[in-house]
Amino acid sequence: MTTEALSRVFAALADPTRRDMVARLAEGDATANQLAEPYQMTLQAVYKHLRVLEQAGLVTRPPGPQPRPVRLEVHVFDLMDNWIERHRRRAEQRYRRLDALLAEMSGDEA
Amino acid sequence: MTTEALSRVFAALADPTRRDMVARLAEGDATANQLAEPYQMTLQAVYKHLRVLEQAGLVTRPPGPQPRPVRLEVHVFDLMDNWIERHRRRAEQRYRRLDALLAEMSGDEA
DNA sequence: CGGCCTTTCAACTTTTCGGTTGAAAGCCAC
DNA sequence: GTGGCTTTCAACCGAAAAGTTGAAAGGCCG
Repeated sequence: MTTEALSRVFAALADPTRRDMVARLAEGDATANQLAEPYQMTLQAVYKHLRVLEQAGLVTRPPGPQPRPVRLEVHVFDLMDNWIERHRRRAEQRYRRLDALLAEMSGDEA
Repeated sequence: MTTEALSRVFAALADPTRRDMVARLAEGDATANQLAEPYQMTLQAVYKHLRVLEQAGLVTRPPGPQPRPVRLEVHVFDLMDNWIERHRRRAEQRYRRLDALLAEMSGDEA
């Protein structure tokens, strides 16, 4: 279900800590420890956040040697983009139609 | 704080009912009753959702005669767009740099 | 193998969220 | 001004979220 995926992505980004993690991962991969460093919260809490981001598809953790890197998966942004742009466009179209209608009416008046 | 505003917008859109409301409002204004019609939930619950959308700035309810219309405020989408695009761009830049580096290295090899 | 670092599991607490019920205002029209 | 819509307020409930502690695996290197 796309709608559940969308809910998970939006919910994941609704948390400022997770948003900060994503922002930092946009600059480059990082280990869980590096990610945790700026926050004063347990390492376990950071892993929990990572699991949320992972299940939202925003992040992967490629297998390999022990301190596994966390990698941002940008293509998930497209999901949000699509949703946002679709409705933005629809609403703006409505505005344009309304403007046109108003213009026509004032033209008739003149 | 912009970060709180962002949290509120993302959190508001993390709920499928609220997302559906926004989608329908993109087609045109509606009253609370009209909005509530498709869902089997109390009218009060709908008003609660509207309050969340309102506090996220996604929706306004212009004053006037009693069945007050709910109006979508598209410009709030820009907030999300900015955030998303900024980090998407940064990550994609990284990818490009990485590609260039790899190309350079394989060029050195040849 | 042993030990250390990384990662996960589990249980518990506190808040927040989505929803309900019930009641109270507000406002509009007749 | 009373009656019927719309809107809000308040208290409550169950479930989920964010964080903690404590413990257990997993994996890597000397």
